[in-house]
Amino acid sequence: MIQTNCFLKLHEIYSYMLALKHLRLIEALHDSGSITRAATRLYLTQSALSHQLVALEAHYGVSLFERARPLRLTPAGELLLALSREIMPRIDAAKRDLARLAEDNQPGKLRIAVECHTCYDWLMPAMDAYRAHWPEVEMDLVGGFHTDPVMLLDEDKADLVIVSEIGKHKGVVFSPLFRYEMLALMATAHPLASKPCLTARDFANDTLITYPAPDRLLDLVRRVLKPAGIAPERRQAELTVAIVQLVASRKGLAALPAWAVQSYLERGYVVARPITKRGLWSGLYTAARESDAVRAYHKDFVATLREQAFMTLTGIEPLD
Amino acid sequence: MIQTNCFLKLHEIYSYMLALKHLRLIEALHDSGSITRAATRLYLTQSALSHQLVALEAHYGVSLFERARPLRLTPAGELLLALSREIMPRIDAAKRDLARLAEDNQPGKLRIAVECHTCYDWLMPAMDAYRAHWPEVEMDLVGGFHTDPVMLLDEDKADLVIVSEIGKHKGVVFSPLFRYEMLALMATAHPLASKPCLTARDFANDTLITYPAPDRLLDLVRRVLKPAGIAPERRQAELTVAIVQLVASRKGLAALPAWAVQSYLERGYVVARPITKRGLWSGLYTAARESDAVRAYHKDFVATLREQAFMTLTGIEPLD
DNA sequence: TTTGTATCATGAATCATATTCCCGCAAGAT
DNA sequence: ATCTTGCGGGAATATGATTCATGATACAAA
Repeated sequence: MIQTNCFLKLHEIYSYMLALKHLRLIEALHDSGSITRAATRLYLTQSALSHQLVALEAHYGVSLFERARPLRLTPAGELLLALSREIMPRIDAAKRDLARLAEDNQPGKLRIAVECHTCYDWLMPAMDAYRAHWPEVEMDLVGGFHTDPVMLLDEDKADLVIVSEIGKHKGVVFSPLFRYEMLALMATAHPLASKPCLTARDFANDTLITYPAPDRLLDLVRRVLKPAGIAPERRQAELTVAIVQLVASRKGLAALPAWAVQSYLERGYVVARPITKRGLWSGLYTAARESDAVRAYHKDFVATLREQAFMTLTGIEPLD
Repeated sequence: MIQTNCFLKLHEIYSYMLALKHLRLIEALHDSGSITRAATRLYLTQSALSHQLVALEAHYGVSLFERARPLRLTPAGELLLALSREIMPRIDAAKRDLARLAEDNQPGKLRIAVECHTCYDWLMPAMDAYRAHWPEVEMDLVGGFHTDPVMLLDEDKADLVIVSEIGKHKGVVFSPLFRYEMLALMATAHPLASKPCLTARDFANDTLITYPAPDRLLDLVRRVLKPAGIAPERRQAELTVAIVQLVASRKGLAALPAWAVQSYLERGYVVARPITKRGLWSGLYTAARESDAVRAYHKDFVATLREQAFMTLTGIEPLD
């Protein structure tokens, strides 16, 4: 027998059935177009978001989006999306202000070192976006190739370096950015273009064109050619566009990140093929001194980096 | 031995360490001037808010308010207060819109009945505040005295009644508004004014001036005089101001809510004394049909009622 | 000074809720 | 058909928020 409570529970009015996480959820859902993708973006599982959604929808008795592809928000969903777009920037700004107050306005410093020039492609828009939120943080780029860029942290010559591998350095913390596929580049009429994917052997009889970097940093060499005992003729070029030009001129093959050559492929300058059947995937990480990494301006930079990368680049995947 | 994690936890960026509850907390703290009072206002314990506060302060490494009376917010606290003032109205509005969408825009109806005329004092500002948020809800006042106003609900002549006692009616739910003290009113030079408080006996030799209501609704009669077997001479007046005028003119004594006579006391028209040593406290509740009470527009009205009462009236206490 | 009252802080226990894990189902894609 | 992928939902787990019980502190009154 159900005993109907004779009291109206007023504290429900203050219940947080509509919470900030719900707004982020709607926004991620709208931006990414699927619960699963929204989940990885929010560092949660698909199931978690599914539960959040049904709870929210049940509480207000409305459906928020149509379960069909392409995913479309209902009017109620649009309402929350608009709310989120309006409010979240204010919340985030307040968090930054709070962090600034807490650290007594002592400004941060970000001297950034990159292992490979290609990274500038997405680093620039990210730095621009970041500058808008943290104008007082002094940003600088540390130029040149470095044998071990993580050392730059110890030597206090850089505050954040972008690396392709995580190591175990004392006092240094890493953060995954994204993973991407290395594609083999060849001239449009190249005989290998008929193969769906290339193997180590395919590189044996052609010149390999690379950045001027030690083999340790060239994923193709380190993870594919060297294990197979294949050492093709080599040639170096500083800039991505130069490498692509050499490949198009039939001077040899190259292996570059998919996102770096996307535009050249679209214009048909060269063709690209996966390396090995499953593809050659690499990752990018940030590394920083732990003492810096805990600070808000720093975390926010890494987050911006990730966010901007996913917005700017195509064909990259979440990492870790 | 502590193993320092070599990864930067990025999902902390999306952590809800700054949540809506924190904004409500700051606002309640600022408005009420003490953690304890803020707690009752938010239907939580003092301890809960204290924990929330230290967690928030620890997370950002700032203090939010000075632990001294009068309570004063620090710059960080002011920051959050400003954020709250800006954002919470938008959140609340969105909740209402969501509720409207869910109920397919079928507008609500609020025919309100009150047991005692005095209630209009705080009912009016509350209704005004509510109208701004729910313009489509048709509000009406059900006039006249009623022997059992809860019956008006069954008879579908009212949708919400304000009563001084909760009963057990099928399909009717109650919600506590606030409790208040009934004060004995007397002329400034009245001999009883020398006593710190009045007892039942003190009413025996004077005329008692009341509203034209059945004894059942007059707390002084029902809970003090009748149990003591004291039945003074009686006289009635419709309006609070008229009762006060009669008392000032030495026509007798009266018992009225503290908040109803506050302004007259300040101007020295009459004097007031507690009734019995611990004072005579009464409560006010809303009653409504359960089917109505679950709907958002209705809950919101009750919440507004409470809120406005605490903002408008002095000397009232949370109830239940 | 003492006593009482009110407020806040704090640790432990409890309770509530959010998230994950795991599986089934349905809808394309192969 | 047979995979693959994404979603929903139950049960278990992890995380967290709230309360309870208590002690410390400040202030007012005795």
